[in-house]
Amino acid sequence: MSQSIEQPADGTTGRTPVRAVPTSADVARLAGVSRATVSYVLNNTSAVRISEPTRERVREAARELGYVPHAAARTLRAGHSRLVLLPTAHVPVGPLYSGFFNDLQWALRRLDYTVVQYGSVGLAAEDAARAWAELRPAAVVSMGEVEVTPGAVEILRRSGVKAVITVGTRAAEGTHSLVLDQPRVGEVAAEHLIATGRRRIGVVVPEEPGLGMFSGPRLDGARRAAEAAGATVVPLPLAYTEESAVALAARWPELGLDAVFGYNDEYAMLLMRALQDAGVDVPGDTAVIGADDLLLGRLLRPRLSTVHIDLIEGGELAALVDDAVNGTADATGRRPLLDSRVIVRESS
Amino acid sequence: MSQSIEQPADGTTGRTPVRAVPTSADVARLAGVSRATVSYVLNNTSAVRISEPTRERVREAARELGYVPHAAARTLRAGHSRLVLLPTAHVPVGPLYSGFFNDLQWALRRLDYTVVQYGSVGLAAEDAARAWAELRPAAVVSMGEVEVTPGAVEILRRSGVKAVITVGTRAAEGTHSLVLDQPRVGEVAAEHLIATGRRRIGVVVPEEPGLGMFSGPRLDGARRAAEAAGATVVPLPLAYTEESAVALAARWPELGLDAVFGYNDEYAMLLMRALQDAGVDVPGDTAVIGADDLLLGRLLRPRLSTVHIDLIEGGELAALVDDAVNGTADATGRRPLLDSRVIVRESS
DNA sequence: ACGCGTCACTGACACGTGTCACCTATCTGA
DNA sequence: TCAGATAGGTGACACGTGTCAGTGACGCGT
Repeated sequence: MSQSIEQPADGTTGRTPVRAVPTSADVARLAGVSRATVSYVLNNTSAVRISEPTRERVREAARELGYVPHAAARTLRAGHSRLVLLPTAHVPVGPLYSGFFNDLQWALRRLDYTVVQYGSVGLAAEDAARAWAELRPAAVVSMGEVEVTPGAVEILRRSGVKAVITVGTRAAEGTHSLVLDQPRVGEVAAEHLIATGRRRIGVVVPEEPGLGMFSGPRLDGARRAAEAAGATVVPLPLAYTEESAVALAARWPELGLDAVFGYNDEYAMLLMRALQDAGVDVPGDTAVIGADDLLLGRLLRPRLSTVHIDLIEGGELAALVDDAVNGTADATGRRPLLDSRVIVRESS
Repeated sequence: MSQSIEQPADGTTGRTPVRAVPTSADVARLAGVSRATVSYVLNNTSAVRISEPTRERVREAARELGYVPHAAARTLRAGHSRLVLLPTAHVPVGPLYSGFFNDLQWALRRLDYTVVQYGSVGLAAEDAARAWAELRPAAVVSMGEVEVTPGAVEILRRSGVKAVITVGTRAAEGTHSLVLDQPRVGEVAAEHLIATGRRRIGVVVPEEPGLGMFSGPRLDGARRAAEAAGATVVPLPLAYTEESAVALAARWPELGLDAVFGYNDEYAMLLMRALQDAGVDVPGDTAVIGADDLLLGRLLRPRLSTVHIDLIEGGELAALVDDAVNGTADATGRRPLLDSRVIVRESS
C-alpha cells in the first residue's frame, strides 16, 4: 500500500518502466508546441489559424507516438456523447432484424454516431433506463423488445438524452414513436385466406417469451378481418420445436380448420411440415401462410405463401435519429412508412 | 399503411427546458455532506466508515434528484473502462452466431462488463484499430470477420487495451487466439460421405463476401480427407439465391458428382431443393450434407444430414476475457476449440 | 514614434468522478 | 490530566480533452 509507482517526473527521468498511454500533452511536448495547438491541429478547427509547418510537426509527432484521443475525456468535456444506444433483451435472430440492424449501424456511423447494443436482461424498465443513462447517450432507440415506461423516459431525459425513439406495436409516451402496425399483418393474412374461400382460420401464437408483443396484435388483426367477413379465428399455441408441431398436427381433425396463419415463416414452415406428415393436404385440406418472406420458405413444397413486411430502412431511421438529436425532427405528425402485402405462392 | 410516426405528446416537442443533469455535487449539497462522502456511500466503499443516518440521507437525496453517475467521468478517473469491444464488419446472420452472442453478452454483463458492438465497415485493419482504441476498452474480442494485424494489435496495446482475443480460423500474432478448426468441419463431412461409398464430392463455396475465411478452410479439410481415401473434391461456387442454385443444378449431369457438402445447412437446403427439382434423386443419385444443425433442416424431405458444430460457450469465453483482463489467463496462445461431429439423417 | 490590425500561438479553466491524506471531536485507559 | 485511539467526515488533486481570452511579435500607414 505504501509502495509508490515511479513518477514520470516531467522529463527528468527519460524512461518509465510501464509504457504509459500517450496523451495530447505528450504530443505537444514532442512537437514543441502547446497542448491547445495540438487540439486545434488534430481536430483541424477552422476558426484558428496554425501555420502549415507547425501542423505537420504536430501530425508527425502524433503519428510517431501512436496517439489516439480518449473518447471518455472528449465526451466529458463536450458534455454529450455521440452514442446511440440500442437496448436488447435477447438479440433477436432472424434475417429481417439482422439486415435492418446492419443498415442502421452503417448509416449512423456515416453520421459519426457510435451504435451500442446494450443488453438489459431481467431488469425492470426503470432500472434498465438508469443503466443506459450512465453512458450519457445522445439517443436511445428501442426496437420493441424492451418496454419503455414514462418513468424510464423521464430518467433518460433527465440524464441528458436528446432523443428517445421507440419502434414497436404502440406509441410510448414522451418518445418519437414508430408504430409498426402489427394487427395489419394478421389482417392482410386473414383477408387473403377469406378471399380464397376459407372460413375457419387458425392463428399460431408462439410460446417463446418476448414474441407476445408481436403475436397478440397479429392475432387481433386476424380476428378483425374474420369478424368483418363472418369467419372464425382459433388461436393455436405453438413452441418452436418439432415435438410441439407434431402434437398440434395430431389434434388437427378435431380442430376442423381449413386455413392457418403461422405467425411468421419459420413457425409456418415447422407447422406445415408436421401437417403434411400427419396426412393433411396443403393447400387442399388446409391453407398455410407465413410472414417475413424468407428465402427458405420457397424451398418447401408447396412453396410457402407469406406476408411481406417492409421494415423502415436503416438509413431512414438513422436520419430520424439525427434530426431528433438536433431537435429538428419534422413535425409532420403521422407519416405512412410501409405496407404489408401478401405474396401468394402455393401453400394457400 | 401499416406504420406511422408520432411526435412526443408532451407539449414540449423538441424543445425541452434546459434542466441541468444532476451530478454528485448536487447530491452532496442536498444531503448536506461533502462530495467525497457521496462517492463513498453510493459505491459503498468498505474501507471508509460512514454512519448509517448519513448513508440514508445521501441515498435519499440521490433518489430525489434522480442522480445517475457519468460513465465517461468514471472511466476517465479510473484510467480504464469496463467495455468489451466486439468488432463487426457485417453482423452475421445465422442462429448459431446469434445464440452465441447472446450468451456472451449475458455472461460478460454478469461480470460487470459492457459489450459494445462496433462496426468498422470498409476500414483498413489499423484504421479500425485506432477507432476502437478511442473507446479505451478493457478488451477487444474479434470474431473472425475482421482481420487483426500485428500493427493493429500494437495500436490497441499502446492505447491500454488489456486483452485482445481473436476467434477465427487461425491464430493472430500477439493475441489470445481461439482457433476454430474450420478444416475439421469439411473433413468430417467428407469422411462421412466417403465412408458411405461416395467418391466424387462437390463442396459448395458461397459467393457472398465475408464467408471466404470459413469456406476456404472447410474446402481444404474436405480435400485432405478425400486425398487420404483416393476420392475427388470439386469446388462449387454458389450464391444464396434460387437462380444460382437452379443454374448449378442444371449443370449436375456433366459434373458427375455423387455427393455434395453444402458449406452450411442454408446453402445445402437451397441446393438440395434445386437438385430435386432438376430430377436428381437425393440421396440415391447424390448425397447431401450441410453444417450447423438447424431445425429447419429437418423440415425438408429427405431430412438433411449435417455437421453439428460445438461452438465455445459464451460463458466460457466471458471467463477467458475476464482472466485476460486481469492478467491471469494462461498464455497458451492457441487453443483448438471447435468440436465437429456428423449427424446422419436421410439426405446422405 | 505611435496606434492598430493580423498572425500564430499559449495559459488556464471546466467537465464529473474516485481516492488519499488530513482533520476534528469524542472516547479510553492509566 | 494527558497521550493515544477511533469514528466520521472533508479538501484537494488527477484523469485527458476542448475552447475562450489573452499575448507577444511583426507589418503597415501616418
